[in-house]
Order: sequence, then C-alpha cells, then structure tokens
Amino acid sequence: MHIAINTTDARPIYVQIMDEVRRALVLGALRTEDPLPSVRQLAGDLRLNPNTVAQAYRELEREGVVYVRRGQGTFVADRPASARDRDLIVREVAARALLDAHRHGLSADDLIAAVRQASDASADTPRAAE
Amino acid sequence: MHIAINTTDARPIYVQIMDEVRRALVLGALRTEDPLPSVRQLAGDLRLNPNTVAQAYRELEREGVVYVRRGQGTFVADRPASARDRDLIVREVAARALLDAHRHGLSADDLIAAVRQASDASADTPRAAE
Amino acid sequence: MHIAINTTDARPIYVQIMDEVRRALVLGALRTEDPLPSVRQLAGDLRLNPNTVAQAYRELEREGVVYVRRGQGTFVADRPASARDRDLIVREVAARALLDAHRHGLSADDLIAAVRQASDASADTPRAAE
Amino acid sequence: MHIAINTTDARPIYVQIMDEVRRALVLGALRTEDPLPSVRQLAGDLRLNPNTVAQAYRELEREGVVYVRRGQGTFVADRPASARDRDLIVREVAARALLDAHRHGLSADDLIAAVRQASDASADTPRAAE
DNA sequence: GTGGTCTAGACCACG
DNA sequence: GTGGTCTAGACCACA
Repeated sequence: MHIAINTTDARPIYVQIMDEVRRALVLGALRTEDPLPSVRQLAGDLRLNPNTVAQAYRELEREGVVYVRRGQGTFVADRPASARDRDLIVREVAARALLDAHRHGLSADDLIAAVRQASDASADTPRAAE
Repeated sequence: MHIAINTTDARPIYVQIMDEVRRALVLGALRTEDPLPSVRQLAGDLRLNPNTVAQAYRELEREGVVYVRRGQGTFVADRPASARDRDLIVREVAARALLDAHRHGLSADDLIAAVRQASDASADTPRAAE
Repeated sequence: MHIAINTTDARPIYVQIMDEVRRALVLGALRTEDPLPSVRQLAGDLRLNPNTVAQAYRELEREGVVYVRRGQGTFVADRPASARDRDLIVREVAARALLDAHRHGLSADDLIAAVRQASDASADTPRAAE
Repeated sequence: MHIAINTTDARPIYVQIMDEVRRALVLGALRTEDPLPSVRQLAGDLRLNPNTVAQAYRELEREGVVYVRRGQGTFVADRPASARDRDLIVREVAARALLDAHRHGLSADDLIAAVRQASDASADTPRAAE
C-alpha cells in the first residue's frame, strides 16, 4: 500500500494519513489483520515527525479501525459493523452530501453524476481525487 | 439576504461568511453591483467582531467576488467566469462527499445508492434536507 | 483637458485628481490663468461626490498650484518657482527615485532606461502610465 | 537579514515588511527554502503586534513568495518567474518616479537629467544615496 | 457613514 | 515551538 501526503492540502497531515488508511481499506488494499507500516518506517518514508504518524495511528485505534499488539506493531482490526450502525452511517453520509450539494445550488442528480465522474477519474489515477 | 453562522462548525467563522456570500450568489439572492451589508452592520447582526467580517470581505475581494468603493461600501463584482466556477464547485462537492464516504468505509457505489435513496425519500417530505 | 479616474487605483480619488491636474500642467494642457472645470461640473462628469473634487482643489490651492476667484471659479496660479527652490525639488525627486531603484536592485542606468521607456509609452497612449 | 520599519512612512507597516522581504530576495539575502523569522520573533524584534507581522506573511504567502509548513514556520518559496517579476519591478519603479516628477512639475526629461546628475555625484561619494 | 490599519491579548491545532 | 483564529477596541483616510 502507498500513502500520499500533500503538504499544501488544507487537512492536517495526521488526518491525511488516517484518510489514506481508510481509503486503502475501502479499496481493498488493506484487509483485516494486515499490518500497517511501523510508525518509524512511515515517518521515515514520508519525512514526517514520528509524532505525527503516531497521532494518526492513535486516532485510528480510538475509532476501532486498527489495534496495537504490544511490541509487534499496528494491525487492521476486525470490523463487525453491525448492520444497524452501518445503515445509520450510510444515511448520515448521504444527508451531509445532499446538504452540501443543495447549499451550492446542485440537485441530487447533479451530485450523483459528479460523484460517479470523480470516482471514475480516481480509479484511473488513484491519487487524483485529492 | 441572510447569513447563518454556526459556532460549532469546524470552519472558521470568516470562511463561513465567505461561503454564505458565495451561496447567496449561486442562489441569486445577491447579484452584480448589489451592496453587501457593511462590516459594522453584519458584525452587529451576527454578534461578531468587525475584524472577523472584514477578513471575510477582504478575502472575497482578493478572489474577485466583491470589490470595495472607498467610503461607500462593499459590492458584488462582475462575474464573467460563472460556468467555470460551477464546474469547480461541482468537483469540490463530489470530492468532499467521496472523502466523507471513504472515511466511513463506504465505496463510491455505496454513496451513490445512499444519496439516491435519501433524495427519493425527501421527494415525499420536501425541505427535510435543510 | 481630460481627467481620468481609476477606482481600482490604490491612490485616493482626490489625489488622482490632483495628480491629473499637475500632469496637465507639466504636459502643457493647462497653463497659467486657465480655468479648471468647476467642482460641480467635474463631479458630474466623473460621477464623483462634489466633496471629493472640492478636497482635491483645496489641496492644490494650499500648494499654490491653483487659486480661487470668489464667484468665478478656480484658476491655474502663476508659478514663480524660484530657481533655488526648483533646484532643491529636482534633487529630492531624483534622490527618491534612485533610492527606490537601489532598494529593488536596479542601477541608475536601469532607472533611466525604464523612465525613458515609460515616458515614450505614455506619449503614445497618454493614460497608459497609470 | 535585517528588516527596517519606519513608522513615519505612509505605507502600512505590514506592507513595509512585505517590501523588505521582497527586497531581501532581490538582493540575495534570502533564498529559496530559507526560513523567515517566526512571527513572534520578528514582532518582538520590531516591537510590533504579532498580528501585524502575521498579516504581512499571510499576504506574501498568497502571492506565492513564501509558504508555511504547519508547526514549523514560514519559508521562502521556489520562484520560477523571476525574469517576469524583474520586468514588473522595473516598470513600477519607473512609474513611481515619473508620477513623483509630474507631481512636482518636472517632465520626464527633467527627471532623467536629474537622476543622471545625482548618480554621477554619488559615484564620487559612494553610499550617499542610502 | 464606509473600510483599513494597528494594538493587546486570548485560545487552538499542529508538529 | 509554529502559525491560525478571534475578540475588544482604538485611530485614520475617504466619500
């Protein structure tokens, strides 16, 4: 898996790392029980302060996305995602997206078309969507 | 025109003001050469410090959205590039929605399906999304 | 004579009017005892607040460039310009220009070449230099 | 590098800071990737409010002259368009000099003659212009 | 009346 | 440590 950081992005770097890990999960590049790169490894690769990587992993752990085996590293957690929770999350994400679209004068169809186009584009050049 | 500020929103207040002005433009509530409320007026209405409003206006001016007539006030500028703007807005909305979906473990298809369902539901009970 | 105002110029409007009048003097478009346009006339032509035009004329009068005949209007003053004063002014203007040039890494020759080019350009299209 | 502020100068202090930074770039005292003094550091040295320095840095960032590494400081950006910049600077210096000359009743030829004389004089007694 | 600038000082997120 | 945001309130130039 590859993690891309953009220092001109408005998001904090640690949030970018979190988003990249979650993205790899959604896309299947990371699966349950896979190890994440070690904090030092990733910090070295990305030329980041280890504290920044550690903060990202800490927050992912707090969310239950990953877990730590002491002395061994950080691993992708089993994700039960009860059907009811997932349904709620899905609704919330859709509601936020629609609200944002309406605020900018776009209809639901506009939104769907744009999402489809953006997701096709990022399938061709995986990092372009950011 | 009405400008709504939400202090629990993660965006800085001055960015919220900018977004609200841009939204009023998209919706047609503000048009070319219309005056914006004066800095002091809006600051008083929203219970904000005038500097916060002034920062929002200053950045909008730098973007070419508004312009200042010295001693007279702040006015909506002529906006030739509206088609290009809309395209940019569409992309940004889609990117935000996809990012939010990925953060919650949803794929682009999940998002599209959820938006479609939510939009069908709100067709029965209009205005619920606001 | 023609006075051009640019509302996007950083200079205050009343200063622009003063500069235009002085420019007309240097270029010979206005001569001793010529009348300036009346405050109301000029304010109407330029769509300005009469106060703004009046402020410009007031400051020009304070500098001795123009004088007022009560009930008749504003006229270009006789400019004795004692040789000693003029010599001092010339030195100061040159010193300021050279300081500005040096601050920006330009030599005296660079400055002279640029001034010559700018003055040639403004001779072709009189308002381009602003 | 040294930044000099003059409170009697008509330019706002934050603009003076911007000009001094740009001047240091032209003179080579600041180069690509060099760090600027921190906001607090410079504010302390110049006895200014940190906000004033921050405004200068913010505008320089918007111009692409510097960039911010979060939590680390402000740095000089890569500057590809240096030739175009120099041309712009040359024009601006010449325009200011001509404006100043016209304001004092001098023609472009008067200005050029005076600059030539002043520069010859300072060749005999170097550094007098600073 | 308008916006522009500046000071003083607070709190926050980030690395 | 860094810069970013915000408040409170002052003074100024301009129209």
